[in-house]
This record gives sequence, C-alpha cells and structure tokens, in this order.
Amino acid sequence: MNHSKTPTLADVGRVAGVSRGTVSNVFNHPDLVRSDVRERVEAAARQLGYDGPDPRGRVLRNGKFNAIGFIPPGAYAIADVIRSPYGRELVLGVSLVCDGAGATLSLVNGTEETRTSTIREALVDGFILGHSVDIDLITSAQRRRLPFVILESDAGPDINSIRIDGRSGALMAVGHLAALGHRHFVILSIRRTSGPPIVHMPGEGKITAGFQLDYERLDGFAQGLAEVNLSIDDVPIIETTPGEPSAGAVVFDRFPEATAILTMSDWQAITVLDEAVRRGINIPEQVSVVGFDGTAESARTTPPLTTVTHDIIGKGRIAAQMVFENGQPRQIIMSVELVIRGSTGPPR
Amino acid sequence: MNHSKTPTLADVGRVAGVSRGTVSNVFNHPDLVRSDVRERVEAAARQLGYDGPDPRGRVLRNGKFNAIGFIPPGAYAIADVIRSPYGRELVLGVSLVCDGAGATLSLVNGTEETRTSTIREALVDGFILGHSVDIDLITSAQRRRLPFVILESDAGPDINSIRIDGRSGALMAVGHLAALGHRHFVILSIRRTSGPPIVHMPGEGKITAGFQLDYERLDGFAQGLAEVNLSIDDVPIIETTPGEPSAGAVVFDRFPEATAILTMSDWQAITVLDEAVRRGINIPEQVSVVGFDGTAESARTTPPLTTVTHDIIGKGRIAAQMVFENGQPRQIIMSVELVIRGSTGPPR
DNA sequence: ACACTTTTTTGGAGCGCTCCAAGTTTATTC
DNA sequence: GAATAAACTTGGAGCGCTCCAAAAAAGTGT
Repeated sequence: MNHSKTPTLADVGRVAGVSRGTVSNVFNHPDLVRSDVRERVEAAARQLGYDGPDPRGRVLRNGKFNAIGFIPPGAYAIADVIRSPYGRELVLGVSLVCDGAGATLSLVNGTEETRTSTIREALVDGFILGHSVDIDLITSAQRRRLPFVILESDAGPDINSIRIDGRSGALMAVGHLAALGHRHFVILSIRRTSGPPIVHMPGEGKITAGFQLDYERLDGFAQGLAEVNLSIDDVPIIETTPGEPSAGAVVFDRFPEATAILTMSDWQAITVLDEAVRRGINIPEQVSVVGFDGTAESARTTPPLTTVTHDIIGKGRIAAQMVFENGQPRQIIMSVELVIRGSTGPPR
Repeated sequence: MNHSKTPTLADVGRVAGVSRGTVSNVFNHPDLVRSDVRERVEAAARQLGYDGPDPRGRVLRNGKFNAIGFIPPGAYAIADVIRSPYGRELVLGVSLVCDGAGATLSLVNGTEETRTSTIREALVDGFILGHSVDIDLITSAQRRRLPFVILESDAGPDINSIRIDGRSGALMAVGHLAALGHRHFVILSIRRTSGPPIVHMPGEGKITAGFQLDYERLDGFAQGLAEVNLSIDDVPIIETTPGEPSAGAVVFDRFPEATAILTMSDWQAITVLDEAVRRGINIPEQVSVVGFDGTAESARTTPPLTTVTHDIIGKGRIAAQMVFENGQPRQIIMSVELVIRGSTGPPR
C-alpha cells in the first residue's frame, strides 16, 4: 500500500490500527479521541506522509466549498475585472466580506459562450453575477439552487439584485454640463462585445441598449438633453469597451465640434483624458469630460474627473453579504452623486 | 423521490428509464447516446429541474478542481492583495494565464495562523504562495503534493520559485541618490505583521529581516551606502505595512533632516508622497523618494515616482504557467531596472 | 466483583459522480 | 435469416470522506 499513491484516511487507520472514523476524528474532532490513540494516529500519518483529509472527499460529504464566486459580466474575462478600476473596487468589497467570513473568493473563468456551464459547474456556495446578464444566465443561475446576486440588472422580485440609479446619475451629469453652457455633446456608451469603437452618427435612429445599465443611463442622458431642448438623436454615440485606448482618438477625430463628453465609466473618461494629453488638448478649457462610477482613480487624474459616484466597494460588500445571508430576495437601488471636479468647465 | 431534495443523475435516469451512466453520457458525451434516448433524458432532466451533474461528485471522481489558488503572503488578507498596487498586478498576471487555460482563480482565504490548514484544504489543482513564506508553510505546501510556486523566496532547487534581484535594485536606488549628492537617508522597510510603523533608530543595532525579500533589499541598501562611506547602522529604518497611511507622517516628524527616502514598495512611496502634499513639502526639491516594484501607479503620481521596476504582470504570468506545466522545479530570478522619474533630485 | 455510567471507538451507509468492462441492441453483409 | 460488425447501454466499483447509531472499553460506586 506504500507504493506511490497518496495515502488516505483508511491507510493511516490501517497503519495505526484504528478505524477510518477515528482517524477522521483525530483531524476534525481531536478532543473526542483518547490522547494515546491520537498520538499513535498522528505518528502513522507522519510516517505515511498523510497531511490531513483530502478536501475532495470532504466536499462531497459536506456539500460545501466555503467559497463564493464572482462571475465576470458579459464578454469579460477575469483579467478584465482586475484591470478595470471599477471591477477591482467591486471585487475588493466582495473580498472584505470573504475575509470576514473566512471564505475563499473564486474568480470564475468562462467566456460568454461557456457562461451557463460556468455557472453550473462553479465550485462555490453562492455567487455574484456581474452586470449585463441575460435571461438565459438568470435561468441557469436559478437552476443552480444556490444563493446569488445580480449586479446592475433588476431581474424581478424573486432575485437578489443591486444596482445604482443610473438614470438620475446620467441626468445630473448632463444637467451640470448644460448649466455650464454646453450644447455639443458626444456620448461614450459601453460596447458589450470585444472590438473597436462603434460610432453611431446622429440621426441614424435609436440605438438599442442591450442591457439595463446602458439603457437607463442613455435614458437619463436623453432626459437631461431634452431639458435644454436637445434630442439625444442628434448626439453621436460611440460604443467602446471601457479601457479601449482608441476611444479618445475616435471622439477627437470624428467630432471636433463637441465641447462635452459624457461617458458611462471612469475608465472610458480616463482614456479620453489620456488622449487629450497626447494631443495637447486642454481639459476642461477646450473639452469637458464626465466619468461614471466614482472609482478611486477618478480622483487622481489630471485634472481630477467630474464623475457620477457611488459606493462601489459598498456594493460589492452588500452583494457578498446577501449571498452569505441567503435570506429573502431583495432588490437594492443605490443612490448616486455627482462629484464636480476639474475635468468640467464652461465651453470654449 | 420528488420531495424537495435536489435531483441527482440517478433520479433523472429513473424517470427517463435509463441508467445513471447514460444520463452522465448525455451531459458529458452526448455523441455516444442515441438521439431519441438523449431527448428522453433531457426531457426527464427538464421535468425534474436537473441542470447537469453536480460538481461535487465530479470533483471527487475526477480529482480535479480546474482552479489555481493564490495564497496571500504573511499576514495579508485577500482584500489586501486587491488593494495593493503590486498585488493586483501580480494577480492580473496570474489571471491572464487562468483565462487562457479556462481555469478559475481562487483567492484563498486564511489568516496567518490558519495558513497551513488553508494550504491543506484549498480546492485547487496548484497554487501560488505569496512572498514571505516560512519553512512550515513550505513543508505543508509540499505535503499537499500539488504543483506550487513560491514568490520572492528561494526555497532550494526542489521548489519552484520566482523572485527579483532585490539586492541589485536596492543598490541602484541608493547609488542614484548618492550620485545626486544625498547623504541623509531614511529607509522604509516592510512590517510583516499588522500594526503601526516600528521605528528603528540609528545605532540600535542590526535589525533582523524575517524574510528573504526584506533581507536582500536591506543588504543592497547597506552595500550602496557603504560605497559612499555610510553605514546602514546610522540610517533610521521604519517598518511599515505598505499602504499604512501614517508612514509619511512618521518619516517627516521624526527625521526632518533626511533628504532621501528609500522604500521597499511603491505603495509605501505613494503614501509618503501623499503626506508630503498634505504638509506642503515639495518633492523632489525638499525630499527625494524612491519606490520599489514599478507598479503602474508609480508612473501616475505627481511627481511620477523614481522606482526599481520589474515585470510584475510577467511574474504572475510565469508563476501561473509553472503551476499549470508542473514540470521540473525551477528557480527564476528576474532582473530589475531603475527608472528615474520626477520624485528624485539633488538634495536641498 | 458486579451493575451501571461515561468515554471511546467502530464500521456501515452514503454523499453524486464517472469510468469501464461487459452486455445488449441495432445495422450490415452474404 | 444467420453471422458478423458496429453502436449503444448498463451497472458495479470506487473516488475519500464524515456522520451516526451501536458496540466496546474504561471508569465509578457499592
């Protein structure tokens, strides 16, 4: 029995002359075992190089993984979550709760196509679904019979969800810029697939937002524009994946007349700022830029970003708590706030 | 059988009138099953609300988790890893490989005291041990009989390890400052437990570095100081946990005569920069600051940090690859480079 | 020394699954 | 239509463990 295979509880028991159950107790409930027996078992374990019960067996027997999963949204990979300022604050919030609960945080891999099987197979006791989930995903999440929370999508009263009041945020952003006198806008919306920016020219007709997050913010922008007698249909909308480095270039090349750029994430706004530096465009003297989310990064750019903030870490934290508590489903809407900093000013 | 309990393969088989094996095949090798049988099984599964094989059983049977673990170093929690600029770049590197391999990245929870059981019980196929590991940890890692890599500690030829040439880095940092004319230094070393900064006054005697990382860098600093006829014993050394906000205050309060501050991480250096801003101290005119690691953040501070850089993302990536490859143990030493930016200048 | 209580130890059952050798059915050939 | 080949299905074995009811051993009091 001593040939290569890793030893099991039973092997240790055989060597120590006790039963499997006793060996199990030595490792899990040492107080139940007489001390001389315990020592004998420990000696046998040492001799065999046995280092405690294999987690595989335990998992099957106990039915728990002691882990919660974070499933990246849409087309994102784990790396994108960590790269994104927003993603990492969110995950930070989740991790704080995990640390408190002694649970592992699993960043679950899966492409957009494999996402349902990902949900089906993740080795977790509950999970958090990044925003932009579609109905299939929700169905498979429910099938898993594990507590879960959806971010930035309301999936009805039976499903935990947390989202921000994006409409109000967008409205405030436009309101602020309009009050400063801006009338020439460009909107950076979020591209949900990978690839270069997609430009929607004014008058091209309604763009259909795939996800609630995008829809609400677009709606807020539209409402804010309407208040100064502008139509969102006359505003160019560029869909870019946040962090896409060419976003700024597209904006400045194609829409030089714009004096204000509305975005749906700080990361997009930061990208624009970077491009402005490259081109010697002064922010906010020549162009105003507004971010979204209020990440820590937004306060550290030059100039600091005016942005629609919310408590991202808090959101992650609440999400994790909901998973651990596993109580009645709740739908939480977090409030947002417009923080005015240096990236916005009167139009040139 | 239809009462509350979640259905199993066997339940589905019973309803569909086939064996467990066939149901398993429907989900795992559908091509082996005749199409009418497959449909019957799928119908039964739908009817019972069965959504594919439970991962618990699969794990025990297959013996694989399809995940690699990142085990935070020393006294750190998962949240600290994500908070730290260095930590998240490292994890980013790891995550890139996980994305490529379709594996989950588990950020494994555990306090310093529970770390050995953490290693024993983590639901992973291999793992990466953050730096500052002690011998007990290495032993329990080896017992787990899983591929693993240690960061920033050389644990001998039988164990995978990756570390940077910290001594050279430290030497270059001092050399640069000395060449500028600095003679009054303070060193920020890393506190490995939680708590406020610990100040070692000059002449208090050797401080014993607990971990290879600290030891090497201190040694490099010592050597660099010796080259301009200074002794490290005459330099105050402050141990702070990176990110500790009071680090800067302690430096400026206790050692106003210092013109150059050497650190062991960018995060520490950034903390000092922040405090300098708060006090109206001009960097580098009044005090020079050097970081360590070369995180992305170091390039974005005002002024940008002079720092000892290495490829952190690459390090994470290589570590993950070593775990996946599970080949002959290797010990990799990565080179470092001094990047001179705006945070260093001649002494006042 | 015996009955009785308390402390320890035992081993069967079973968690849900996949593998695989063997068995069964269906298709093909002559 | 029997023989042979191909396609599909079966169910036992076993992954390593923990639980738990029951048995065994040790301790206690008279």
